[in-house]
Amino acid sequence: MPWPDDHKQETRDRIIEAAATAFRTKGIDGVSIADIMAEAGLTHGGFYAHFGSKEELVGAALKRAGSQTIGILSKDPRIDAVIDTYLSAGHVAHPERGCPLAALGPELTRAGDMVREGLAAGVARRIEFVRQLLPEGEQTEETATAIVGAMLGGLLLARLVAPEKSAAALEAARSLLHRAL
Amino acid sequence: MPWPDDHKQETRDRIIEAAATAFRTKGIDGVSIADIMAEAGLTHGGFYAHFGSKEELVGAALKRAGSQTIGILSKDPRIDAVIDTYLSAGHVAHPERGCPLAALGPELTRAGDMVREGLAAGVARRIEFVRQLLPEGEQTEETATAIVGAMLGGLLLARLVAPEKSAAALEAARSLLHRAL
DNA sequence: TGTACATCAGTGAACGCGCGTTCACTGATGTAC
DNA sequence: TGTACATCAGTGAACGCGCGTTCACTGATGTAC
Repeated sequence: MPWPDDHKQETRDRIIEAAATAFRTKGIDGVSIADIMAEAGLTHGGFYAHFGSKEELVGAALKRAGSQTIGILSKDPRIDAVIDTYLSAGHVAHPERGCPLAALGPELTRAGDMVREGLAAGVARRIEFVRQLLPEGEQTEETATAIVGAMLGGLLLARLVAPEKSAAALEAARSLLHRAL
Repeated sequence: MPWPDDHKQETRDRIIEAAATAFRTKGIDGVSIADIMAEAGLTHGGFYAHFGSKEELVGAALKRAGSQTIGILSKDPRIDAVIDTYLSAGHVAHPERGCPLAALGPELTRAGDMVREGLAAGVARRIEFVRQLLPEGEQTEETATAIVGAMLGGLLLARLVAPEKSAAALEAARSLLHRAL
């Protein structure tokens, strides 16, 4: 072959990485394919050699962002630590490397079927991740779902309130969740 | 005056109403000014006699949607009823007449300063609304904030999971919140 | 009562712009001899 | 070892389109006489 076997794969990977960051920062409609390609060190024309459409890239970037998030939360995989990491000031300040549900949630709801399916799968993975961290005998999907929802809402709310109230909003959510366990 | 005193005010009102519905359905970037004006029975050119920019309309529509939501929740103003109404299948199915934070949250986070300020005020109003419904002696802003956040995340998550899991996600969030009170 | 008028809410063509997508081409690469 | 070649990842101009915004104009209205 004229190029190293993994060359194209690596380029594709760089595009997905750039997209995962850019989408979470500016929203899906806030970023053009030219923006993403430039961030990956390429020109826009080459995009369609890697993806069939912008939506296909959204799907890939969403999956990547979801895995990254679980990866970060896995560094200290005790449920209380996961809650505190998710509901931290750093996460509020850096949506670009944080939870894609909090950064893009409602937009994803309006996306095409391909994105929606990947999204549902990603959410299920997240709930399962949390479920396994619960105390033995309490590892129900219901409890895990409630916790994931409250974490998501707590983070989003901390980004929506006036900046000086953000820390208090995080603390309120953390407190509710720690008490619920 | 050549026109009835309240004519322009009523037109402006119709535009805001159309915008509040359309934005929550399709997202801010998903709706054009022409779309909104048509929905209000007008042509797009007249828009700038009512608003200085699309962002100004976003601010007005957001305020309207927030008030509508509190209005709906006020019909049965007991905290348990508010939680159940907010976390209902009807609310999941109808973002266009539901909570603007759940329909537009992250997008609003990226909006201009005018929108962000109105947003923070709207969120504060919502937290205060919930606070007043709490049992006497427990009416803290912290508790109210935690509840608003968990409601928001529960609703959003119910829209993000696979459709057949939506009802269970709502129930999980309701259960967590009722237990927390 | 009827008519001419001033007002201004709303119209619709036009503007520049950036988007997603397409496509003919370029040039860096590993391979064949 | 060196060179001609086939491959194909990436380039950049071009496409049609819809957007937010502007503006000269239209015509429905209440008022003055």
